[in-house]
Amino acid sequence: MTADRWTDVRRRLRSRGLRWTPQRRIVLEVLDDLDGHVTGAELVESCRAVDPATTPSTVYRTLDVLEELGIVAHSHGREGREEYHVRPAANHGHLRCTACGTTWDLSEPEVRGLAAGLFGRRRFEVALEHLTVEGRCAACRIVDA
Amino acid sequence: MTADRWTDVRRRLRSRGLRWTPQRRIVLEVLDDLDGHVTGAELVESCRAVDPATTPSTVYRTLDVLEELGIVAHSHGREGREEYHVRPAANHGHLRCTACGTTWDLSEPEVRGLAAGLFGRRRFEVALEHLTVEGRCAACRIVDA
DNA sequence: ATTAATGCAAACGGTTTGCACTACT
DNA sequence: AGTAGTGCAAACCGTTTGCATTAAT
Repeated sequence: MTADRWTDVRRRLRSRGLRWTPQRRIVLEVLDDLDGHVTGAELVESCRAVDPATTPSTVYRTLDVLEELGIVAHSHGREGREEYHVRPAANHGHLRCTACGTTWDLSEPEVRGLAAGLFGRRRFEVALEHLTVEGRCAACRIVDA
Repeated sequence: MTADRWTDVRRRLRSRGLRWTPQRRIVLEVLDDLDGHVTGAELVESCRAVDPATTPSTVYRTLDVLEELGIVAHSHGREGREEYHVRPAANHGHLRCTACGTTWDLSEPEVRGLAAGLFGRRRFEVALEHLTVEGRCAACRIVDA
């Protein structure tokens, strides 16, 4: 059990000659807390709550490097904007209700049929981490009659 | 067989007290020619080829009204940008190769399994017209070894 | 004649960039 | 000491808005 959740990240940065800075730590911690589905602008906002001096450029640049290292990933969010999240052990897609905006994770088994079909018929390899399925959730279907 | 492909659109606009203008006609014709998957900015560009006087505001406002009438629809495109297309008779999703950018239509039967599963398990109703599945196509999978 | 639609120019919001300065290593 | 990273301010791009003018009905 390590004292710091991010020691591994720090090591990966260093091994590439990159650096572990307070700003990067804040971005990563905030992003992790938010538990995914956050746009760049929202992340800037949330980071300011922790450190009011947070700058957009730093946040976006941090997202870039962390994404390059595979620590952060993005998926397609509402209004066609990118949404970032700390990359989980297993890839997953997203299910979003267009009415209430709630999102759920979509696990590999749930998409296996679709992926298998597309691969079989078209030799197309689905990128689960970029899959966002939109529609209306159970609750909203009831509300809207 | 009508002389003009858009007489019906014209009628639908008029019935709501809206108007059929040369600009709207250009937007619709160009959008139809481009056969879907066009961002707003690209559409402005293409319209300028037909009429150099084309203005962004007019194009975007036209997309809004035509979408409200159900004549135009948008889906999630590359870089998380919205892509517009003239709405076809049958709803369809999209399949995009992230490597070469090519997109294919995804018909209802191809997604039926996924939709049925999500509805059965989660009572979630998939909006096919907003579904974009990303991944790598057969050709790009071969190229990348 | 009425009023919807246009064109312009300006504003907007999110993101990116150049550059001098700071600070991790 | 060396160089990656920061912060600022300005640029950028796609999109939206207010307003006076034009034109479809």
